[in-house]
Amino acid sequence: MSRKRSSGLATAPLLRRHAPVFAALGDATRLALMARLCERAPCSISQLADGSPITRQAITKHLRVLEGAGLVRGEMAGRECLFEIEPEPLDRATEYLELVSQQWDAAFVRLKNFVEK
Amino acid sequence: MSRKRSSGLATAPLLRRHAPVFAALGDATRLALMARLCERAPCSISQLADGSPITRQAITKHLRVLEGAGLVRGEMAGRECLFEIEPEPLDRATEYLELVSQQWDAAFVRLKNFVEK
DNA sequence: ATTATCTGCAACAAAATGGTTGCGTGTTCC
DNA sequence: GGAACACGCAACCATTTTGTTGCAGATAAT
Repeated sequence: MSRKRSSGLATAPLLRRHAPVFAALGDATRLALMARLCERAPCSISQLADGSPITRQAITKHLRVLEGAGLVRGEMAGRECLFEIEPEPLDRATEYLELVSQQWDAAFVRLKNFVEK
Repeated sequence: MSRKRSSGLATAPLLRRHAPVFAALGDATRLALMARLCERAPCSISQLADGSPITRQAITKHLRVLEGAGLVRGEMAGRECLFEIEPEPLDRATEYLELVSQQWDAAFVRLKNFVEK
């Protein structure tokens, strides 16, 4: 049968796909931007920078990081740049986390059975 | 009624809880560690460092980061330190991502209705 | 036309990150 | 007891990240 023992969650392609997404989400400022963007649809950079303690340029950089991870998409509209959430990579990331969690649950059950044997 | 407009995904406590978890997952090496740990239950540091191109000390640092985010728990057993996945923060992170995604879907529908009105 | 906004670019500083090497200590095995 | 193994600690280095300031260009408003 030659069944694969591993479920292959640690393959290089998967890691390279998902790690940058998590890295982009792994900053309070950027996570806040995502949260704000998912509540009120397209927002300009200045709008997003408005209530913030940090500079507009810093916000811009964070937005570029999110955009680099594909989590967000910005489009020029006149003199302002409107940003929206891109839901797909978010869903992929969620799937991956669920997979890890399920995998661990299964391993845990196997371990428990082994110990209690 | 004074209904809250915002769903409150961007509150400081939520951000401070989840950002470190995503940050911990936001590195290919650490994500690989998580994947390996969810496949084969408790692993020592040396075991985890074995097939790796980087040093045992580097692996140790990464494990400490994961531990700091609560994603993993290490326990000394004799001369080796055995690590296990801690599933709870993983589930919390998944929930948060799902919430953001749902929130965005809802906002998107509202936006579409508004435009097509 | 002028002024006020919104953005981009570049240079820079400070701090965090990812990794190394070297050494010391406790534990297991023979 | 001695060798081999697994780990922790500390110093150190290179790179990336996070944030700043200053300035210039395009667009909108009056």
